[in-house]
Amino acid sequence: VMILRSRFLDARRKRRNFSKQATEILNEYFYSHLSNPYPSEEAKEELAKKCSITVSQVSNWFGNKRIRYKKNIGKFQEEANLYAAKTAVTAAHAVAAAVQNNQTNSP
Amino acid sequence: LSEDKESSCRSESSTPTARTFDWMKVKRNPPKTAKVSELGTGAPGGLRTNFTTRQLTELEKEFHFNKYLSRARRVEIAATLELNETQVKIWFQNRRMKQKKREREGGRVPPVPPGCS
DNA sequence: TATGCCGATCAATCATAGAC
DNA sequence: CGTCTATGATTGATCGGCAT
Repeated sequence: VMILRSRFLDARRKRRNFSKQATEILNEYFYSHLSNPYPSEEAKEELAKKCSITVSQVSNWFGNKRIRYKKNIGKFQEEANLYAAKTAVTAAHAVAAAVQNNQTNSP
Repeated sequence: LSEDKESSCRSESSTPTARTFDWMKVKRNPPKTAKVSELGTGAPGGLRTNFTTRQLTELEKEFHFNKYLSRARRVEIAATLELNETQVKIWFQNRRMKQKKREREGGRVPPVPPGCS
């Protein structure tokens, strides 16, 4: 028995889930870049700031997300569609705002 | 600033998402550690070796002395801890990255958790 | 051409938070 | 409260690129 697996009781591994908002931001980026979910260092820093977490945590999140996503794509289908729709709505709003702004400024 | 280039996918039935991109197909070659020479007992190479506390303690001690290893020292340590030179080399490699990571985001908000307010 | 290192990532696993 | 799942972190090892 290797009950001696005592990992020194990693005091730091007192994990705390990220806020729902942070997860929202991360998932939005992930699914809107599903063809290549590898944020650059700059993108990671930006995400870290928006999510109020560290760059390493952003890296961990994407690392885990990528591995778990490809491990069982079907399990994330619903989530993928959810964020795809959200992104579409956001884009639509942006276009609508742009159009309105254009009409307002070009009489 | 142009990315997204469908690298390879076929099935496109219901939604615009759910396509299989190359990054999802990436497969790493299994670890080549533990030569297939000492078989006999069936040494299944391709397993993530679990370092013992003794090995980790020794490696850590050596790291504090030298961040980088000389060939000679590496051979010595590998023999003492019963590890490959490659494993020792990689351990130091990873250890240096870990060190750098800690220095980079070390001073974070430590004084706050207690009690609070 | 071979070897070491870096930076990023993978992949398996640990330990806990949360769902039921 | 105990069991099962979701998830953040850790880490031995791989991959591509660069240097010697």
